[in-house]
Parts: sequence; C-alpha cells; structure tokens
Amino acid sequence: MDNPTCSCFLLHEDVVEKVKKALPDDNKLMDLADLFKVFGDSTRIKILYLLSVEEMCVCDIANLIGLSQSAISHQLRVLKQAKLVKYRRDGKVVFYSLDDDHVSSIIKQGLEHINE
Amino acid sequence: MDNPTCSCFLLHEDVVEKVKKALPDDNKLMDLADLFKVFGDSTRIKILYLLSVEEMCVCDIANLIGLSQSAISHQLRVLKQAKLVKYRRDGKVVFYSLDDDHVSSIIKQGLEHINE
DNA sequence: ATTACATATGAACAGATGTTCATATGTTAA
DNA sequence: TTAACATATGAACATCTGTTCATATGTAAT
Repeated sequence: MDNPTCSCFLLHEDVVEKVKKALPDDNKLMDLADLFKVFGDSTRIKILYLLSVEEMCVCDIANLIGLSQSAISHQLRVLKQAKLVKYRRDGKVVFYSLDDDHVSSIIKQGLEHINE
Repeated sequence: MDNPTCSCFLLHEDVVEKVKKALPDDNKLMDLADLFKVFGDSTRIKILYLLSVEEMCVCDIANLIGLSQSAISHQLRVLKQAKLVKYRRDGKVVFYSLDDDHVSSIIKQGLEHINE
C-alpha cells in the first residue's frame, strides 16, 4: 500500500492521476484554507460586513457587535494579517476599512449559497 | 453604558445607526460564518478542489490526499451537511461530486485574493 | 508632566475541531 | 450464509481557537 494512513486500495488510478495533475500545490491550498478560516467566524464575518458598508473605528465596531474592545481588536489583527482590512489613524481613533474587492465578492457568493 | 462587555464609548452614533440598518440579521451571518468554516480546513478544501475536477469515490480521495478513509468520510459528511457535495452510489462504491456552482466560484475568488 | 481615552497585546482558560481507532452498516460475489 | 470490501459512525484525544482579563502603547488636551 502506498500510504500507511489509508486503509483502502486505489480504485480508479486514471481518475486519480488526472485529478492529481489539476491540483494546485499543497501550500497554495493551505493558504486558501487559511483565508476561508478567517471568514469562518461570526465575529469576523460581522466585522467584514460592517466594513463593507462603511469604514468604522474599533470602538464603534465593539459597541455595534456587542463584544469587548479587546476581542474586536484581536480579530481586527487577524483580518489585517490576512490583508482583508486596512486602517488609518486619526488622532486617538483608528478607522478600519476593507482592503480588497474580493472580500465583498466572496461574502456575496456565500450569501447566495445560503439563500437557496 | 449599553453593553457590559464593551469597555469603550460610542463614538459615531450616526455611522453605527446606518450600518446597523444595512446589516443582515444575526442568524444569517452565523450561517454565513458556518459556511466559510467548512471551506476553512485544508482537507475539506482539497476535497472540494478534487471534486471540481471530477467526481471521485471515497477511497480514491483518501489515497490522493493521504489521509485515512475514516477521516475523509467524516469530512465528506460535513461537506454533505453544508450542501456542498452530493453523492451517488454504484454498488459498493460511493461517488461524490460538487452540489453547487457557488463552490467553484467561491474557491476561485479565494485563489484570486491569494494570488495578489 | 499628567490625565484621559482609544487601541493593542500577552497570558490563560474554556470550548470547538480534526484525526485516529474500533466497529458498524451496506453491497456484492462465492 | 459467509467472506470480502467500500463506506459510515461513535468515542476519545490532542490541538487549535476565541474570548476575557490585565496591562501596555499611543495620542491629545490640560
């Protein structure tokens, strides 16, 4: 057997070969999963949705969502690292906004799937 | 203060009111997060990508990805529950395929974001 | 400088998640 | 019916994740 972790035999070698060729390399798929992981939390999805309407500061986001400033800040950090949001500072206040057109578009596709 | 979990004050009430109106209700956003949660795992993303090329049986998927038959079966269950894949039985073998056009389209959008 | 406030960050803890292992179910062939 | 095999499922376990709490940083005003 090829793989010790797999308890079954290869059934359709031709299909597997064909699909294997069409598959992006592992790292790319890991990155892709990591991207969607960021979308896969209700707090972050809310933040992204809010920001698709208008830029907002941390404080207002926290109030609107009903979580602590700290929790929101932590999540904004995740969103920032994923390059989904950007920010600008205005005095003491930091305003966040979407960094990418894909964000709205991905959310939209997701909603279409939900609404079926 | 409105919310005991928020340690900061409302800064821009007008913006918050506007955004609050534009926001879908909580349940919908939860569902949306749950949907993306399904995409947010490398094993499941791989499975979805495989199936976007061609329908495959559990055994071949397990061999191709290099995980146990059990692990793949568990994940296919998750994908099934999210209505992202469907299956047909042919004798002992069960073939899975994508259930929805949105799947490929969401993955495509994600990849575009990655490739920037 | 000191105070006030908006935001960021580290540690810790509880709950969620993915894999494995063992085993059950379903189908075919002998 | 029995054996063989493809798939499904439940329990257990280790890891990952999101929130809170406490505190640090950054900025403006007094």
